[in-house]
Amino acid sequence: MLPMEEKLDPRVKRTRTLILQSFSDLLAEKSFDAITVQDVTERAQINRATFYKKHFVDKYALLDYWVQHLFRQEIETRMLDVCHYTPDNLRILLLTVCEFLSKVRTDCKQSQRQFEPLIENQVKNQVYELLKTWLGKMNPSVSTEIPATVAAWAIYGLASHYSHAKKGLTLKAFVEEALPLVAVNLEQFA
Amino acid sequence: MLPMEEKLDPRVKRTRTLILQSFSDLLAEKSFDAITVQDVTERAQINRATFYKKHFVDKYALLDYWVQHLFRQEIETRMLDVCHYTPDNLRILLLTVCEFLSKVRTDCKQSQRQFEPLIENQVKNQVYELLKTWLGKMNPSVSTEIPATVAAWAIYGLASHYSHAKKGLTLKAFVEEALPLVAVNLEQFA
DNA sequence: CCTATTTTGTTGACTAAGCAACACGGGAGT
DNA sequence: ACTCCCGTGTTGCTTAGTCAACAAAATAGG
Repeated sequence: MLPMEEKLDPRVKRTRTLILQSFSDLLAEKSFDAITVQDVTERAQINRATFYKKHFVDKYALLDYWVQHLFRQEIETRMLDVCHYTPDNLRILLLTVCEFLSKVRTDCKQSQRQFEPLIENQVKNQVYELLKTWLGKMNPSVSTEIPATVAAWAIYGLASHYSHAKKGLTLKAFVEEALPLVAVNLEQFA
Repeated sequence: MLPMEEKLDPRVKRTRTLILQSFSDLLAEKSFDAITVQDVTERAQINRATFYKKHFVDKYALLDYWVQHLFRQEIETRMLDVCHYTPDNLRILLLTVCEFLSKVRTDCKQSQRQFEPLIENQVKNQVYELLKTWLGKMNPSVSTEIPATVAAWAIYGLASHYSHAKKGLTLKAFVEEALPLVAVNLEQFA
């Protein structure tokens, strides 16, 4: 899974960066539904044909990529060794998902039909993939799909719950309270 | 002459911008002599072959382009109508050359053999070309090369003098004092 | 001085990005 | 119903940028 895609053609890296930046800026101004591919490519100073031919099939693919990029960035700057399970990494993971949801909700113009569920899918997938690599290294003999699914849904659910009902409970306290319930699902494989 | 080159291929605009930015940064750290083309292209994330094939024959061409770009930018942001002579535009021109030299001297690591004369040539050329377009529109019937040469050298000389001996005289006062001497060379063509 | 290591330009084959043009479909009017 | 407009994907051709490799010049240093 991680780390971030490297040794990519420099041209590809450049235009992707431009597109991501343009898209981020637009999300701060308009709702996702109101953003067109033309908007994105115009602001990024990229030809629209290039957007389709070499990068994304449509604007939903761009949203996926955007979430993926942002989320991985957050994860990678916070974890020392992203690829192995530690109790601390699990804590960071839950914390990151909580803050990621909050950040998206504050940075982006809301009131959009499809936006939230698309985000949810992508984030949950990222968490799922990360947990699978962790579990695979803890105990290579057993199947990782089931416990990774359980934990991924639990983590996203917790983050969603926190970001909606964030009254009277600090994020830190919330994480400490919820963490053991998730950890027990994973540590039986250690 | 002016305005700045437009409707250029977007890719060309991008890589030139990257190269210029990289070069500016490096000039703040090293002397021009110590900067290699590799330095520039590496920092700009551009392939070295691209630098040569599509843009500059060597690093001296880059320096020329850099001066040209910076100088025109300064001029164009200060003058309302760059393409016509007015007494005020002439004042701005002299002022800009003075401040340009000061800026270059403070922003760039000095102690370089070739650097200063290369700058001088390029700036003087920019001034000369601008004056020629002014004169050509004031009186299309007479030759513009001689008076433009006189005024261009005078202006650069004044700026150089000021930036060396900037004791006890504000730039504004200096310009007001020197301006009429240059203006008389031009206004006889109005 | 001579050698070893950069840096310089240049080459040709390959790939990404630009551009103009197209057919298509979904509104918004009138 | 009917256009008219606008955003969507897609296409073929052109051009800019990448990459690895090269010979030649410049620099360093022992």
